[in-house]
Amino acid sequence: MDKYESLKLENQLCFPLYAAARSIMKEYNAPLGALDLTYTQYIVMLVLWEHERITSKQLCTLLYLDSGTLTPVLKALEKKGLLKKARSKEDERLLICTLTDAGRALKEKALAVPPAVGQCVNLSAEEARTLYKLLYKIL
Amino acid sequence: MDKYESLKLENQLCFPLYAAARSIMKEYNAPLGALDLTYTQYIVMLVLWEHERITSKQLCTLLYLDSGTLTPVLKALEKKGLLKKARSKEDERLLICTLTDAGRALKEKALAVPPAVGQCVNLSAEEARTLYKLLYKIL
DNA sequence: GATAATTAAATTGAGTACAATTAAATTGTA
DNA sequence: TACAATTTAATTGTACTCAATTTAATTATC
Repeated sequence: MDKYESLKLENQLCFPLYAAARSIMKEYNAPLGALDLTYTQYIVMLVLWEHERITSKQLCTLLYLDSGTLTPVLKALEKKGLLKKARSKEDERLLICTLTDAGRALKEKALAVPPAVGQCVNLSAEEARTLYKLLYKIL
Repeated sequence: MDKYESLKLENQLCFPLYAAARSIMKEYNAPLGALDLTYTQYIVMLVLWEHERITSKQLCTLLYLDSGTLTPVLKALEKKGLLKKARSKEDERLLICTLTDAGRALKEKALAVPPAVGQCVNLSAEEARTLYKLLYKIL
């Protein structure tokens, strides 16, 4: 038995997680290019399409991102006219992001994204469900 | 049935993959800090500890990274004295990375990393194995 | 009510990550 | 042998990602 067995790349769990995440994210490039969005911008829009109005803090929590990452992403989305930023009247510390009409309109185009990506992942529906559950167990 | 069901964050497979990968990578910060390595530098060292000598091209293939990512990482590891870079005599295009004595010595310290991280992932051995298989099916 | 502690964003700095391009070396082919 | 095509690294430019710090607003405590 090799003393260093635990240091072999093939025995790492984090590595395939990291590699698979990047691999699938790359599959989003083509469909998201049609919407002029990056992957990170896309998941912010997913949340906005569900909530219309949400604080930066809540976005951070939902997306497991910190303000250092989110601040420039929100800035870019505002520049594209997809959302508007405003301070809360009740608590001036809070930044509230609101979906604009242009942002809402983009939702229609986005319907093409999941089908385009789904075909690239060669897992059965059953396997995808299992993977999904295990990942949320980690989170 | 909601027309936009496929755009809900909870119905994405890539998102938990992306979030879980980053979440586990963060758990490496503390143990890797003791080795003065980043996660990316660590996985390069994992390969070097297995191979001693390897080309940049092979590293790219094994780690699913491209030269734009790897070049600065190899430069940093060389600066730390953990590896040496040299051009192949047979084919001057190839960059060969060789483990140094200091790099080899670091392997002992690295034995502490997997146990430190393993405790943070709350999956059973069985679940981890299932996850592992599904991830490699994607890759 | 003044002040300490906490909270939310923004900023800074280091390190990826990757598409696209460039430069140099090698290989294939007429 | 010339020369086109391919291959490998490095470079460039854009965009994350996060730790640590800063700033401003709010809450808790005296």
